[in-house]
Amino acid sequence: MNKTMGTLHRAREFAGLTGVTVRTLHHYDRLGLLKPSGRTAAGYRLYGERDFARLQQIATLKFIGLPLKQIKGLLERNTLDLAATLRLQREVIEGQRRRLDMALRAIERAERVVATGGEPDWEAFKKIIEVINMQNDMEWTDKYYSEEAKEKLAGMRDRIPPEVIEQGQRDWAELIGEVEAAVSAGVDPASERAQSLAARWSKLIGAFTGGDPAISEGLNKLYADKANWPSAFPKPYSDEAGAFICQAAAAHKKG
Amino acid sequence: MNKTMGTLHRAREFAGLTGVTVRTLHHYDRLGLLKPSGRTAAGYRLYGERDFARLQQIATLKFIGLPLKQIKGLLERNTLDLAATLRLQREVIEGQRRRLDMALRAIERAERVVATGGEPDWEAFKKIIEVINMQNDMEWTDKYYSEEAKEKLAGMRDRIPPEVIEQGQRDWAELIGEVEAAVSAGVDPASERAQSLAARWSKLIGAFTGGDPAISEGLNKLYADKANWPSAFPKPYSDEAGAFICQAAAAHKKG
DNA sequence: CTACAGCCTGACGTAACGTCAGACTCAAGC
DNA sequence: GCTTGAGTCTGACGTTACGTCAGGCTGTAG
Repeated sequence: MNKTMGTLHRAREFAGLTGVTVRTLHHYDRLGLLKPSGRTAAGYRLYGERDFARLQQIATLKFIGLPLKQIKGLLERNTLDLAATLRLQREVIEGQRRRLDMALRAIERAERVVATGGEPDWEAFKKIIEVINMQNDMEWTDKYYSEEAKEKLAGMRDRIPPEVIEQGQRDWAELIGEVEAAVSAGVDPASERAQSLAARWSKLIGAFTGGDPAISEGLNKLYADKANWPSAFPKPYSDEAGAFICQAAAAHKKG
Repeated sequence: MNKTMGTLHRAREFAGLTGVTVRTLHHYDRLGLLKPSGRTAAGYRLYGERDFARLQQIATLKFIGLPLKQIKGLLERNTLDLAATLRLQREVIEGQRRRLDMALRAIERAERVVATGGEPDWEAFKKIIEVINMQNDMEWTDKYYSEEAKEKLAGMRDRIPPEVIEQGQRDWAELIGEVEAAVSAGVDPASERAQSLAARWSKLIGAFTGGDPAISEGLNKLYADKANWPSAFPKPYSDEAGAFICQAAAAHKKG
């Protein structure tokens, strides 16, 4: 009658296979976040492969800093398939890795300064702490997007869960920050550094339109309206940054 | 009278400079973990550069998963200078990055399997979750090192704080795991992969002897006694793995 | 002189489990 | 057939690292 085929595992066993604790499984069960596929007559939890896939998704979403409560709602409304989960995981981990690379560069800068006996570079140190803390900010969107703008995204809301969108916004914030820095540093749009930024830019767009023309259209509509946004409303990136990326992309095509 | 020179900052300001919250500063103050260099007559906290350096160290040690309580004791007994802090930070972050790289490889493996419609690869998935959780294990040493072995390390205890040693043990565990895997996979000791492992091996040794001959001697003493360890006592790595690294190092010298 | 932003000290709240306690299950051994 | 030990269950309270008020000073800009 039931579709739960394949081997079923008891709590301890499943925990060992997935690298979490039994208590965590209990916890997720009570929260309704991960209910085991079955139970024995005696009430022992039995976990199957479907539970395994779900645990993967939970781990990923937890990694990007979402609280379990939100993860629950998210997975209720929107079950990702395995391929999408893996894509999301790669996205997230690559972002994390870039953050660590930035921290390493900041540390190296700081080390050079220390080695030459110079003054402490507060900016570099701050960057290190920021990366090291790496707490779930998530306030980026709340801060920068008013209700007004959120309404415009409503059309997309039905397709992509908002939490994932917000995570994307954080990725954007990070990338935009680097681009703005490159612009004010006078980096050549044809340079390798600029090319790398442009590549990430288009990749992020691709990740969030996901090949879906409807979403792509929604994005275009939103950004086409950029000129009409209230002036008090902070723009996500400067016109210079936008121009920079366009030039970099153009240079790429030429080269 | 006092040595606290340079600019002093009030809580909010200092928090902004370092990327933490005011509440965090209060918290650390109450714990005695980071007492501000001074106070105004009205009781306002004033933070200077010394506090900044200390906050750096706290952030680093927190990053490797130590609870604040242990960090406190650690910093009381053993204040690292800025250069050492930075070296430790780089060590730690590089380790983290390697872990992310492993996760990426695992994800790519999983993606290939999924793309070809194969069976889910439990091992790859487990690795992903492990890396993603990345919780403070720290039980590695407790599990693998009996009191007997710990006594032998007593001579080193006076020089390097035990928490840092334990973190090193975790790094070792990670590296050893990879070496053992390479051995059982029949990897050629002269291959690039083996060379990379050998390089990390010697680097880890360097990091923990730190150029200090006394520590180096302590290590030698401990491992020279490896043959005499009780047989029930699990060895940190197999003789095959040790031989593998020796061969790889030898191949490196020849090449 | 009065706002009002910023600081203080408790004190309670929270997230994601850890850690018992007390009772049940079950395959193995005597 | 009974015990034993490893594993499981459900509460329920503990813990870490803060978040979030509440109630009350401070200090400076208008």
